[in-house]
Amino acid sequence: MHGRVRVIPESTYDDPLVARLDQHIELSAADIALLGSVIDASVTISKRRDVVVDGYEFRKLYFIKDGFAARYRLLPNGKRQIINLLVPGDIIGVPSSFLDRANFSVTALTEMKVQACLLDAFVDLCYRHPKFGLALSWLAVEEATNYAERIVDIGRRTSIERLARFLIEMHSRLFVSGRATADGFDLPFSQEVMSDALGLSVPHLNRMFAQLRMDGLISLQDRHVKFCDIVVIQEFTHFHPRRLMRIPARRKPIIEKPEPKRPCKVRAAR
Amino acid sequence: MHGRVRVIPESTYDDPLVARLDQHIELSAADIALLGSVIDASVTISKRRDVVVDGYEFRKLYFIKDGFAARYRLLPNGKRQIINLLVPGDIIGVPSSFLDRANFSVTALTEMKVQACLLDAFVDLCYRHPKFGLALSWLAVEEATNYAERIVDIGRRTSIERLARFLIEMHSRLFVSGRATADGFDLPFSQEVMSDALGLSVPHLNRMFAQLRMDGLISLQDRHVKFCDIVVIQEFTHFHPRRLMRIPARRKPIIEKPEPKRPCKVRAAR
DNA sequence: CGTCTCATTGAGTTCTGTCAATCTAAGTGG
DNA sequence: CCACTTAGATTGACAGAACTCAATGAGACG
Repeated sequence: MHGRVRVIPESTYDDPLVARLDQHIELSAADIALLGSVIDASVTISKRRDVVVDGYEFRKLYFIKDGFAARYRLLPNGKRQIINLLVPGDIIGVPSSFLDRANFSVTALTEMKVQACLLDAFVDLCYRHPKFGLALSWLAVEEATNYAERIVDIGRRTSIERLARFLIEMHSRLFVSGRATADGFDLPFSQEVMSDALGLSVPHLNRMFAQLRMDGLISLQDRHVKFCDIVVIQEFTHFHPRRLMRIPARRKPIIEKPEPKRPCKVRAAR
Repeated sequence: MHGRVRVIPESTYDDPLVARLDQHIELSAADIALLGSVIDASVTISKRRDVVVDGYEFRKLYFIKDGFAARYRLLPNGKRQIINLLVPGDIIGVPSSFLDRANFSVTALTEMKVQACLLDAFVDLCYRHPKFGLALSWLAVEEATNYAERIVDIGRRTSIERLARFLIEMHSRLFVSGRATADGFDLPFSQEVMSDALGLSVPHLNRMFAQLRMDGLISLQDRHVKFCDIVVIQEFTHFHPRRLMRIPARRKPIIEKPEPKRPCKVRAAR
């Protein structure tokens, strides 16, 4: 593909699972070994393949090493809404794997490479090592937070703001894994995909792209997005990313089981 | 208020935290006692009070015993998007408490009664008893799932479908805590609140209400919603709730540390 | 050289928001 | 008890946003 930029910084872990959890909690060498033990296999998924299918059970976690995917719902009227787009470092299986039957599908937009583990194996690990249960909570909270942002975007922002924010956000996400430069990146998605993510029609999305160019905010050439002035567009979109707190370390485990504590005051109330 | 129905079934726990976790995992008497020990206090919040404020740190979990709230974001242009509406049994603090600074506000739409605990205390409990870490994960996943449904609603459903689905969903949520009858319920929300939740304007929401009545799907009188035929409206909205799986029980804890396992195949790949 | 996917553009229509006015019920203070 | 205020629901007229349908390009690929 023309213009593809791919700068993998040396600091990036080769292991997407470890890299992701490392953002939330301290991981010792022993922890990393434990994580390795629950990883089942390295799997390659071909383009256009549905990894998770709405209505069917899925009980795995896939940590994306390479490639792109979309979590989506297909409606009876044929329309599609993409919940979110998945890039390297993201996880397939949260929240799908936690439901009796998945309520969304996940489809590979490109060929993908993932690390796979069984949900049961991960849950088992959480029982043995509570820090991983907390890490899982943090991952799920992160997912919820991202979805909430999308609700605000689609519900109350103009279509051009939505698109501009989408581009800024995608740039920031791709930059983390070295798939973007300081002021631009190659869009891995077609306009159809983006319009389904933003709740717009393809022609309208296209017009909004044209307008962003007209307004001198971006340039676009063969799917390569370049921000003319990244500060200007950040202000235009009111882009203020919020970060999750890190998981508090375990307090000194006082012998093993003190449990004297004060009684629950709540029962008395009411 | 006219027509208010309030039937609390005997099976409902008085303790919203226990009731909520019980949906996801087996709780022994000892577990329930543990939960009691992390509850700090029973708190009353007055109407219109902002419990969580966008941009400020919040590090608590509030389990709603009574009353209604809205999680929302206010945009620079003055528009408001409600992420979700909170009813008794819901939790304030997921995801807000997990961020450096909250990225949404939560406001009390009515006077509320909540059980409060500090996030640190709950995290500490998770370290000591891993099942609660898993329970926390499940709560966060549930939150993410609900948000995802809202994305689909706002992104790709017509305004009348959105409203109809909102009513059906709210009925089902209120029914759980005995705040609805088999075919109707009292709406605890103004049309302004509902329009901000559904990403519509107040006049348009009002027109959609009128149309639902015209179409003979609901009747509405002093905020009391009655479904003329609940099956018909369920089909109209394609309402198919999906449930979370229950958290798998711990497997027999094999001595303590076997960890022989096979080595991680992933490292080899690539 | 077809075929396919994807991007782009135009014309017309529908949906939905904005603005403004009216109406009702519920308080509130005198 | 009444005039006044306020919150919320309702309605109408109008403008603008966004969709649908349809056609045209442009590049990739076999």
